[in-house]
Amino acid sequence: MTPLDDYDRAILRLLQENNQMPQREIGAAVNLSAPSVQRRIRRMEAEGVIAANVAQVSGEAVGLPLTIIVTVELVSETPDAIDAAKRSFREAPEVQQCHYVTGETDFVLVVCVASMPAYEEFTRRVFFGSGNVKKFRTMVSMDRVKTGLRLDI
Amino acid sequence: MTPLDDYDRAILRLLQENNQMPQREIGAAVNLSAPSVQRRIRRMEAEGVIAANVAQVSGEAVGLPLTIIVTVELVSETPDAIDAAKRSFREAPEVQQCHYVTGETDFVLVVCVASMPAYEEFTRRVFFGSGNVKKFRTMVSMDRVKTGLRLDI
DNA sequence: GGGATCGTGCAAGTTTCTTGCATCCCGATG
DNA sequence: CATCGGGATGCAAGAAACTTGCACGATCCC
Repeated sequence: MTPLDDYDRAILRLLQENNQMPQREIGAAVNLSAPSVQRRIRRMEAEGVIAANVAQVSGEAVGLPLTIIVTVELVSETPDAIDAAKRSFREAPEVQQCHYVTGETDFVLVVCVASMPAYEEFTRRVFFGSGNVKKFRTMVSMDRVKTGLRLDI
Repeated sequence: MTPLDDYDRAILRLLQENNQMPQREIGAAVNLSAPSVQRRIRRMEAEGVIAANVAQVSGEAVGLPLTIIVTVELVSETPDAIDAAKRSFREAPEVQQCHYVTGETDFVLVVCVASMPAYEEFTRRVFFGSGNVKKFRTMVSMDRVKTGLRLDI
C-alpha cells in the first residue's frame, strides 16, 4: 500500500467532514488540481484507506431515539461460542456497533432502539435466546457527546 | 418535520451504504425520477434526517490500528464537573465517540490510537490530567465485529 | 548524463446534478 | 358533486462536476 503523504491526509481530513465537497474546492484547499485530487481519492478508495462513503442518518429522525451501550459477558468462551455470539450480534439490526474485547467483558455493543420496551424485547431475543449470555450491563446514553469516526490524521 | 414515507426510507437505506450512488440509479431502485430523489435528499438534509455525508477512513490505514473502549467513572458528578469532562473528551482527538451514560459508569469512550504507549499517554493526559477521574476500565477491541451507523429503517 | 517512472496540470468529453415548467393527485371547500 | 389549492412528480434544458488523454516536469536509478 502506498504510504500516505501530506496531500492525502489533508484530503482525508476534508472528506471525513464532508465527502460531497467538490474536487475543485478540495483542490483549492490543499493546493492541487481537481484531477489530482480525484486520482488520489480513487487510489485511497481502491486501497481501502477510504473504507466507505456513507450518509449518517439521525436516529431521532427515524424513530430510534435511544442509544444504549451494553457490555456482555458470556458463559462459555470457546471459539465456537464466540463465533456464534458474533454472528447473532452482527445479524441483529438494533446493533450498530459490536466489539469483541479483552478483559472480563467479552463484547461491547452500541444498540439503537425506539423505546425501552423495544430494548427489552431485543435483550430477550438476542441475549436470552442464545442461552450463552451470563450477564450484561445496560448503560443508556443520556448525551451523545461525540459521535462518528473522525480520525485525527 | 415532515414524516418519512417509504420512498424516504428506501433512499436512506441506500445512502447509508453508499452516498455516492447516482440519483438516477437510486431513482431506478426506488421507482422515482432523479429530480424527485434529489429533492427528497435535499429535504432530509435540511431537516437533519441526514446528519452528515462522510468518508469512513480505515484506522489501520492511517496508523491508528488500536480501538479501545473505555468506561470512565468520575469522582465528582456535579454539573460543572460533568461539563468539564465532556469538553475534555470532545477535544481529545483520540476520542472517536463519547457517551454520557446512566449507571455507575459515567462515560463510555471509543478511542483510536497508534499503540499502547500512545494509549497510556492519552490516559495520563486526559484522565489523570483532570484530577476528577476516579477510575477507568480499558477494553481493547480484538475484533470490530460490526461498525458504522447503519440504522434499520 | 540518460532513461524510466510517477505524479501533475490542462483541456476536452462525458456524466451527473439542478431547475423551470406543465401535469397529476389528493384533500379541503363551497 | 364540482372546484380549488397545495404539494409532489416527471420531463427537458442548462449548469456543474467528474473523468480521461496528453504533454510536461520531478525524481530516482542506473
